[in-house]
Amino acid sequence: MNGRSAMRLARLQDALAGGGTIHLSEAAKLCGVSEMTIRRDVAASDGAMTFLGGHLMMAANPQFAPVYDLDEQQGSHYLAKQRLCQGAASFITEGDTLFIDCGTTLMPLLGMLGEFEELTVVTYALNVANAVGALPNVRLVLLGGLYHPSSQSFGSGDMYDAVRRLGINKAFISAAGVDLERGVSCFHFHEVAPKQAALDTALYRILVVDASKLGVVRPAFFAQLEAFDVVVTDAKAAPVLNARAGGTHQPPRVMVA
Amino acid sequence: MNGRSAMRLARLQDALAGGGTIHLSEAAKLCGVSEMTIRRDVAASDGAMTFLGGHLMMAANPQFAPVYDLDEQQGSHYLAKQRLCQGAASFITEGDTLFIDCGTTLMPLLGMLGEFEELTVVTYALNVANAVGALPNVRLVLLGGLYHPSSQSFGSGDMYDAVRRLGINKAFISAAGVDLERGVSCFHFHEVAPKQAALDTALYRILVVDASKLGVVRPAFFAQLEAFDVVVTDAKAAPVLNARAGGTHQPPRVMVA
DNA sequence: AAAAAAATGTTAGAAAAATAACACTGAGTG
DNA sequence: CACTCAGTGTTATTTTTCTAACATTTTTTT
Repeated sequence: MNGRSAMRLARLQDALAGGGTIHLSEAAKLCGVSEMTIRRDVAASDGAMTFLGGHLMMAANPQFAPVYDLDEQQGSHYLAKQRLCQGAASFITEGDTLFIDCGTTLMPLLGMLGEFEELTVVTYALNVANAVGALPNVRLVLLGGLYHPSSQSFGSGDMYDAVRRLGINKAFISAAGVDLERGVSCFHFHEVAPKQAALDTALYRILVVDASKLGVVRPAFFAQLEAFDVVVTDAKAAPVLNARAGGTHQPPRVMVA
Repeated sequence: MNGRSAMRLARLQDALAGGGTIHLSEAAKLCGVSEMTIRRDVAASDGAMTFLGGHLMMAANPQFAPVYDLDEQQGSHYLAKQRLCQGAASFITEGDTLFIDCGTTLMPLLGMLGEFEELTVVTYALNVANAVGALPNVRLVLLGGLYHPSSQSFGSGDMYDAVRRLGINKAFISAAGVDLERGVSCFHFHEVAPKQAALDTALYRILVVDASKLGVVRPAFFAQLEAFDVVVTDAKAAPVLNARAGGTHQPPRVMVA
């Protein structure tokens, strides 16, 4: 790679830094060279940019990452998630202020928000914010802080208070583990504060988990099962969750989606 | 469009709700139909999704929007911005904590951050956060709040205090208007608090503007020109800015990129 | 300035995607 | 039962993208 090639790559990379794509033909015009030269530049570079059907884009951008890979057989999981979210969505009513947790479980829910006139979504996850930010009918409140790439979410010391200051109708919480005795847990400790704040603030608390999380314990506990009003889950997990009874608190209603 | 077709479309749309793409072949497998049927579904739909080189994606996602259109001759503007940012980048040193303003002016700067070992970026703009979040060597602090789609940024009441709590080395500020007498201004009032906080907090304050902003006044003033240590600008604007002298405060140094 | 090397342009062919055409299926109907 | 027709699958054709080969131009070296 020579100097001019590097210059062109830098120019293109900067053009794409803010997101977006650029067609090969326009990249060529922009740099004043032939399309072939652009192809060669990109091919000889460090792989920061790639072509997708004649359009140049940042390779690292998670927006372009395939959402669904059959080889990893998330396929069966996906259908379940979509059905879970349909069940969860049935709790939403016009004008609600929703807290939406991080992770991938609740992603299908966001696609269902477009059918309402006006909603407000509170979240601390970047992927949720990007999806919601594109919806014209949904107001978005993002709780900021230090970014944690592992969960695509933000954490900060005053996250708890920040959530408490908001008027949240319904909290949609996901979890990495649900144990009847030990409680509900997730992977990352910075997720605990926002989840607990949402549970303490929201009028209605909805846990969305599939059967694969049942009996699993993860590093960070954030609540007992009784802290939720409803658990939206699948047919496989429902009987186990319903067996829970006779505690000091009212057990959550189990909804099979 | 029939019922089953609508079901498939909804399933795909939900799969893409959280951002990302899905290849035609995998979309076909996911829905259990042939690729041709998926094509027909999408073609007959409302245009919410499109194909780009065999990959299905949300059409509305700005991440997929062409960044650069020769017909609108942003080309000349773009080169200027890139050179401005190169000048601005020369102030960055290893380990810095940078405040990066919203807007498009500073976007090319983000592509130049990859060359450092370790940096921290503070921002209140979603597009900046997405670009920085993809950089493994840069820690990201996003200042949250209510999302303003017009500037792709967040605003909140305690934005000023939130910025003041951070140790910011260098603040890179953009502006929509610079007037020698009236001061520096932007379009949106919610941008004032974070900009002022960054100016009050940072050790070194860098204004990045091109000549087109000179003599322009926008609704929201946020600082006098003297609040900056350096103005990075182009050759056309430099002489006008240098004419400014003899005020009560030290005028900023003018750097021509 | 001539030769060599590198960079870029042009063209041709292979691969993939987009489109069109036609064939199959299965539910409903006279 | 034969017929229709919407829905879908299959195959063929066109278009576009990708890759390779070779020609031309520019830069560097001797």
